[in-house]
Amino acid sequence: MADKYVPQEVEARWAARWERDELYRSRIDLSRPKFYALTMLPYPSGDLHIGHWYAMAPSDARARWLRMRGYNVLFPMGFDAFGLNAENAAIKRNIHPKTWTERNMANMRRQLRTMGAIFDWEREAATSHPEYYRWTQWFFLQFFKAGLAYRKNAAVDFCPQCNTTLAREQVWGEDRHCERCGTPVIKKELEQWFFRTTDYAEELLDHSHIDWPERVKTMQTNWIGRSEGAHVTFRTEGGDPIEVFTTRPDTLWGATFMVLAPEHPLVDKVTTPEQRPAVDAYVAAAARKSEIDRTAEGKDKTGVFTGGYAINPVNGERIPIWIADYVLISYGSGAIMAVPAHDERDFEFARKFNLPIRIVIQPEGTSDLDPDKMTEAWPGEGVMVNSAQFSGTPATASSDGAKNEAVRVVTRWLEQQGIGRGAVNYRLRDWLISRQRYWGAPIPIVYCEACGVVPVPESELPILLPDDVDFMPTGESPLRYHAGFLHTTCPQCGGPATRETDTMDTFMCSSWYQYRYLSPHYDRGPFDPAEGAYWLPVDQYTGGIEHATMHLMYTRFFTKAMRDCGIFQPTAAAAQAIGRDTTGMFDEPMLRLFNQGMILGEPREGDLIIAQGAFVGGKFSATSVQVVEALDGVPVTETQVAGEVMNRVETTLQVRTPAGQDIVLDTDENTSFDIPGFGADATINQIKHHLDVEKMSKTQGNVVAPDELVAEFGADTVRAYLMFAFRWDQGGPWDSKGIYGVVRWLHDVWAVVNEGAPQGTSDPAAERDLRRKVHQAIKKVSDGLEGFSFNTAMAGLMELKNGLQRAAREGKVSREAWDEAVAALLRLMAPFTPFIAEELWARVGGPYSIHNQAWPAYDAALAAEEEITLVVQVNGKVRDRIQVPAGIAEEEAKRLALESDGARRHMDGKPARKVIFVAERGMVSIVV
RNA sequence: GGGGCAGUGGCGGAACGGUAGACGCCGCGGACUUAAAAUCCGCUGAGGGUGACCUCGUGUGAGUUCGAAUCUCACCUGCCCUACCA
Repeated sequence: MADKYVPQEVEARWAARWERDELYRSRIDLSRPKFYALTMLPYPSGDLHIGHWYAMAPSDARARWLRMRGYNVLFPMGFDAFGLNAENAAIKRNIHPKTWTERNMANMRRQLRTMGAIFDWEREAATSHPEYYRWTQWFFLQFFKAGLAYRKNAAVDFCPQCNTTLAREQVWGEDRHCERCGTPVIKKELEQWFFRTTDYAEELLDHSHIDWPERVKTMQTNWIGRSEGAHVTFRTEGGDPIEVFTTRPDTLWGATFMVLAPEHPLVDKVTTPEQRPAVDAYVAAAARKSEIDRTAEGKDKTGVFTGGYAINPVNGERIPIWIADYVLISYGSGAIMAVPAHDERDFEFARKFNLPIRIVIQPEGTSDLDPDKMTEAWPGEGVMVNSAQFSGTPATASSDGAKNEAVRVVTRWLEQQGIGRGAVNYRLRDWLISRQRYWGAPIPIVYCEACGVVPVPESELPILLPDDVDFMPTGESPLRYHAGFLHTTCPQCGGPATRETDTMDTFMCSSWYQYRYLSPHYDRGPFDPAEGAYWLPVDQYTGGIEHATMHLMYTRFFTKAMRDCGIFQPTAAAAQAIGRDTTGMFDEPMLRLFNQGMILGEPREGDLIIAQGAFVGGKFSATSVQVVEALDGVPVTETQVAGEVMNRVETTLQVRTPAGQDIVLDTDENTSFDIPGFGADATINQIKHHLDVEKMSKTQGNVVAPDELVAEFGADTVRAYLMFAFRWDQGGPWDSKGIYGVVRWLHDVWAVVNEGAPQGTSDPAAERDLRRKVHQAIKKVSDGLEGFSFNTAMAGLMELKNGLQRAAREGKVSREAWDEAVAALLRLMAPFTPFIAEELWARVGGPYSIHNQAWPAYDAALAAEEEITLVVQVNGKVRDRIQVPAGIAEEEAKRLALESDGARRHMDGKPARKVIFVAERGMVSIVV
C-alpha cells in the first residue's frame, strides 16, 4: 500500500519548490513564440471569492496548456487597488484606505498562491502604488496635450451614496442606479474632466480585427448607437441659429413645431415675457427632477410653449418653439424639429397640446393618412407629399439613413442650399473621469489665477496622495480640505495656485494595466518598450461580461488614444528590430476575449420547525422551537406554528406553513431550541433558512469560501471541480455534493498510479486498447482546452482514469504500455491539477518538472477503433447494432445491414428503396 | 417598446444534421462491517414485457431531410442588455 493522498502536504511542498526554482518566471525568449494570457485583475476586497477562483483557475489551466505546447506564456496578476470600498472602510472603521488596501492585498496574494497558478509575481502591479499611478497621471497629461482631455460644466450623474459623479456607462438599469452600490443617481451641475471617447466612436464600432464574443460586440455597438441623418439649421425669429439632428430630413416639410431641451442655451432668449413665468417654472422643475422621477412619469409628455417662433429653412414657415424634457440636452444638439405625423413622440406631444399635424409621407397601398383621425404616427415607408419639389420621391424605412433615397436627395439639396449637411450622430458620450473621492489617482492639473488651467509638468509626477486627510462623505473630494495638498504654486508663473482635488475614475487605472504588467517597476515610461515589443498585444483575455460597455470600451479607447499620441512608437521600433510585423499591433489591446459565467449560491431547503407559543399582534411569539424531519399533518393553531424557515433576521424567523401562509415568528432569550445534533447548545444561530439560487452575498449567507475548500480538499480538487461542474461560459449554482466526484477521481488517480502497475502477462489487444484510450483522451482534453470546454476536458481525464483502473484490474498490459499511459495521464492532468500531477510524475520517475514537459502528441491512428458498432436504421429509426471491423467497405456494410435481424423485422419484407451508408458515423440507413 | 441569448433525466451537464443523455452528483440494490461512515460492485429518461424486444421522449406546433436536440418559420417560457437617442 502506498501512502495516502494528503493534498495539503503535496501542495505546500511543490509550491515552495516552484517558487524557489522560479519555475513560472516569464522572460523574453525570442526562440519561442509568445503568448500573453490575461485575466481581469481583481479588486482587493480582502478575501479571494470563489468567483475569483472560477475566473482564474480555468484561465490558468489554459495558459499552462499553451506553455506545455511550446509557447512562452505570460500570465500576470495584480490589483485594481484604488476605489471606493477602501474609502468607505476608512469612514466606517477608521482604517486608512492605504492600510486597508495593503492588508487586503497581502492576504489575497497569500490566497492566490494557494491556487497554484503560473502567475509571475515579479510582474505584479497594484494601481494604488505611486510607481503605478505616476503613469496613470502621465497618461492624463498626454491626452490633455493631444486635446483628448477637456473640462466642462455639465449636468452629470451623481451617486448620492458614493458621493461622487459617475460616467454614463456606470449608471445602470431602468431606475438609473449606480453600478457599484445600486443607489439611483441624481443629476448635478458640475465642472468635470472628460475624455473624448466620442472621437473614437467610429473606430470603436469596428470589431473586425478582434475575435470577441458576438454578445460583447453587439452590446458595444448598441452602446455607441450610431445613427445617420442630417444636421439642419433652423433660425429663431431673432436670427439665432438652432441646429437640430434628424435621421429623417425627408420629413422636414412636416415640421410643425420645435422642441428644445429645458437646459438648451437659447431657451432664455426665445422666451417671451408672457411665457416667462411658465418657462422658468418648467426649467426649474426639470432641473430638480432626478432621472428616476422622469422615468416614473412614464411616457406622458410634459412641456411649455416659450412664446418664441422659429423659421423652417426649407419653406420659410413660422413654427412655435416649445420646451420639453423628452428632448435630452445630452443627445444630438439638445433641440429637435418635431414632425408629429411621422414620429411617435412628437405625435403624442402634438395631440396633448393640440399642435398641428401635417402628413408628408403617404404610405402606398393603404388609405390616405388623415391628421385628424390618426391615432399614432406613421414612421414607415411611403412617398413624399406636401414637400415642394420633392413630392413624389419614394421614402423607404426610417433609420437607415443614406439607404433611404428620400433622405439622400433631400440631404444633398440641404447641402447645396447651405442649410444643412449629412451627419452621423452617436449615442456614446464622452467619458467623465472626475471622481470626488480621495482613494484614486489625483488629476495632475493646477488652477492659477493668472494662467488658468495648467498641467503639472511630467517631471513633478507623481502627485502623491497625502496620508493625513479627513474622510468625510461631503460630496466633495476630501483632498479639497487638505490645505497642504490644495495650495501650491503655478508651474508656469510661480504664483499662488490650487490643485485639482478630484481623482480619476478607477477604470482609468485598469485601462492600461496590461501594459504595466510588462515592467511594473520601469521608471522611464509606462512600460518597457523592449518588453512590449515581445509580448504585445494580449493574445487571450478572459473575464466577466459585466464590463462589456465599461472596462472593455475604455481599454480599447485607451489603446487607440495611446497609439495616436505616439506612445507605442519606441515599442514599434523595438518590435521591428526583433523582426515582428507591427501592422495593426497597437490598434486593439486584446485580440481574443472569452467571457466566463458566474457562480451563484447553492439553493437549500429551510429547516422544518414546530414552534409553541402564542400570537401577539400579527406575530407569533415562540417559547419553544423544535426542528423536525417532517411536518405530516401538524396543524397550525393559536398556540402552535409549523412550517419551513424561509428567512431569518436576527431573532425573527419567517416561517411558511404547509398551506403556504407566511408567519413572522419572534424569539427571545427565553425561547428554547431543540435542534438535532446540537443538544443543549442549540440557539437560533443553528436554524437553517431557505436559500434560493441567487448571487452569493454575505447577507444571504450563501457564500462559498475557497480557503475552507482548499483547507479541506486541496487546491487541485477545487480547481478541477470548478472546471468540471459548470459550463465555463455559463456558471451556475454551487453544489457542495458534486465536489466529492472530483475528490474520488483524484484519490483514484493517486491509487492507480502508485500501485496500479500490472504484474501479469501482457496481451497485445489489451495494450492496444489502453493506448487507444490514451489517444482518445489526448484528443478530448486538447479540444476541451482549445474551446474553453473545461468540463468535457475533465470528463476525458476521468474516462482515462477509468480505463487505467480497468487495465490494472485485468492485468494484461506490459509495464511499458502501462508506464506510457500513466505518463500521458499525468501530463494531461498537469494544467488542471498541477500539484498532484507534479507529485505523481516525480514518483514514477519523470524528470522535474512535469510543467516543463511537452503536451502529449495525438495520433489519430492510435485513437481509431478497430471494431465499430454499425448502426442500422430503417426509415430513420435505429433498429439494430452490429459489430463490424472499422474499415468496412460500403457494399459489405449495406449487405450486413440488410441482413440484420432488426432491419428484417422492420422492413416487413418490403424492398429497400434506398440504402445510405455513412462511413464516418458507422451507419447504414435503409428507406423502404 | 427595441435588441440578444437560452430551454435536453431528479440535478450539473454531453452530443461535426447520423446510436440522445458522455462524465459526474443524487437515488436504489448488493458486498465489506457488531454497526455506521468510507470504500467496492451493479442499476438508474418514462411506460410496457419473464425475455429477446416494443412504444414514447431534447419547451410547443409546423417545415426541410433517408435521418433534426442540432437547420428554417411561428409560438410559449426564462434570463441579459437597452430604452423619450430625434
